[in-house]
Amino acid sequence: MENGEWRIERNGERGALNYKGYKITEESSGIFVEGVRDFHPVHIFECGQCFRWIRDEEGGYTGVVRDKVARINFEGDILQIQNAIAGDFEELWFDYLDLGRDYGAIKEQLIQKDAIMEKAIEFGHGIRLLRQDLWETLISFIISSNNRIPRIMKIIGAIAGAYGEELWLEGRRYHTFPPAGRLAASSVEELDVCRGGYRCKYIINSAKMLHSGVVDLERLKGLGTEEAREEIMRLPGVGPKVADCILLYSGTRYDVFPTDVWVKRVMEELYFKKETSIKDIQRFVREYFGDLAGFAQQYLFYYARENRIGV
DNA sequence: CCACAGGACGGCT
DNA sequence: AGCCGTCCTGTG
Repeated sequence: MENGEWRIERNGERGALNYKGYKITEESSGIFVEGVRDFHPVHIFECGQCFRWIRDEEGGYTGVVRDKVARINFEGDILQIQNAIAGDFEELWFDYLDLGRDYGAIKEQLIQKDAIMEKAIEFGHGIRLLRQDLWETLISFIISSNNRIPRIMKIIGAIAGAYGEELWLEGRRYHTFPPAGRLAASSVEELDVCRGGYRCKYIINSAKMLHSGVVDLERLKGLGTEEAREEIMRLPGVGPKVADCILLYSGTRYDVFPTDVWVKRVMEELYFKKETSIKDIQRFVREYFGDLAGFAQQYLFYYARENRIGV
């Protein structure tokens, strides 16, 4: 089925549509997407790649993507996206949730590598790499440096609250993430209310460099991995680790292996059995996992963190 | 009061 | 190229 080719089958109140192999049913509360495999909200939203999805008591996740706020549930092979219409699925959610990729095939390849990967994949079988907005991912991971997840979420939420547009869902207020121009027009002093500390000046200066065109994020997609890394590392607050996170979690490059202190310890414990430099780890994974390095990193990291390996 | 956290930066050798 | 002190804030 080609992009945008919808087959509408109306049955009474419901409208069932097909989009790229998924069956979509639209209701007043939102949409249901049938035929979704390799998907587990906990694995996806709590594997460290995103900071704007909040879990509720019923196990649903509510978050803001671009100019939409939605709530996601999953059961069996049915994905429920509340506060979304069928058009949003084609425009936004299909791409954001990376539903065009066969994670079954990726897992099959990685499982063949070794018993470590097999175990990690069994544990995080429902992980998917979200294709997040490049600009928001950039700022998110500048904030992530020397920081823990709860605080990262708090700072990003504060930035959205101070600079973003209001969105409402079930009587609750949410905010979009502001565009680069909005932060470029601000100041370090103003941004300071978000409690980002010394990262605030990195954020403002990066926003200014992007807004003035000194660095062009659009250009990244046409570059090779090494060139793309070097390009975003020109931005203040972006070092090697943050650069790899930005490229991977925005869906720009998948042959990167973000190596923080956790991943380093995990690789040392599971693969090397001795202290190993980040450089040597990168050399190894590039050769060993190749184009699937980014996916392998995500399965390994989630497995290790949840099982407290490398502590 | 102090150590430390899912890094980057700048100054040093 | 590698090593190390410092950086803002929150938590223990």
